[in-house]
Amino acid sequence: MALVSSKGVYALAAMYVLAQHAEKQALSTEAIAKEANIPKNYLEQILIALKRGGLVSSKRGAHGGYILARPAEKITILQIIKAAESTCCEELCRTDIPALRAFWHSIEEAIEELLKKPLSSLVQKPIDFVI
Amino acid sequence: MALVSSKGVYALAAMYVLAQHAEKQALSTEAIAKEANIPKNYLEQILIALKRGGLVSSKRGAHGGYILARPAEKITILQIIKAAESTCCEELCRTDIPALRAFWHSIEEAIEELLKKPLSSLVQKPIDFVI
DNA sequence: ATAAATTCGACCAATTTACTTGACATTAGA
DNA sequence: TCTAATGTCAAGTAAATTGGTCGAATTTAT
Repeated sequence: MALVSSKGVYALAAMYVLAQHAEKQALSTEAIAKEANIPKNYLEQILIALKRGGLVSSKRGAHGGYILARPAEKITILQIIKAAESTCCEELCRTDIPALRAFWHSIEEAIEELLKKPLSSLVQKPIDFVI
Repeated sequence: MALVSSKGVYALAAMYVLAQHAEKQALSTEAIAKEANIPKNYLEQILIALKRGGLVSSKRGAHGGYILARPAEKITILQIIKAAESTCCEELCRTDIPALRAFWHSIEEAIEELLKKPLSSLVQKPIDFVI
């Protein structure tokens, strides 16, 4: 009864780290791996998937790494999970009973709705003004 | 990115069939399997899990079978899935980033809330009075 | 040039999933 | 009492998925 595998969880963690970093400078796989506590070689695969999904862009070579492809406000958690998970959004309903197909479909939709929050909503905003 | 495995889906289908039958007479594994289109020997295991969860009761021997342990109104879909799935309600959050732990936890709770509907809400009520 | 870094593809072990098989226990009815 | 119908239980298994590792190629800053 898992909603996401480690890939999705790791992907969100990586994107979270990138969003917090939020500098012009790219962050290396190693730096992300260290900060999010993810096996580096595994994270590599996940970042490539996120790149294919258009969520991050990369810079190769020395001082290369990854940055968000667009502001965290314009990236949803659902997009991240969909990009990372291999078997994405498979059909829950392996039944031919109409009432159950309808039920599972409604559950799927409700969950997707839950995950449509922007990445930025997770990131702790720095407090700009302290009175 | 699956929420439930076939076990959960099959379990709900089986319970749905039992709820529709809703007679005093027990329904055999074979009859349920045929109606819900589930491999009989596999369904057997699922029914035992549901029995262990206290959701159905069984009668052995000739003309034996299964019946709901209590009215469909008093059985939730969440209970059915929890009883059927082996790795039930595992933790989503394999991360040590507090913001993400909180997020995954909130998702878990929201999904459980979605699944707390009674089994009876799926069953097509017979129309008692047709004018 | 060379060192740092991504990219890509192949490979692998452990686990889970979705079943099947077979032996046994129980019960109704002839 | 016999037998057919049925639930119970424990193994076994093939395929898919998960969660990685490894190594070589490629790109780029310095």
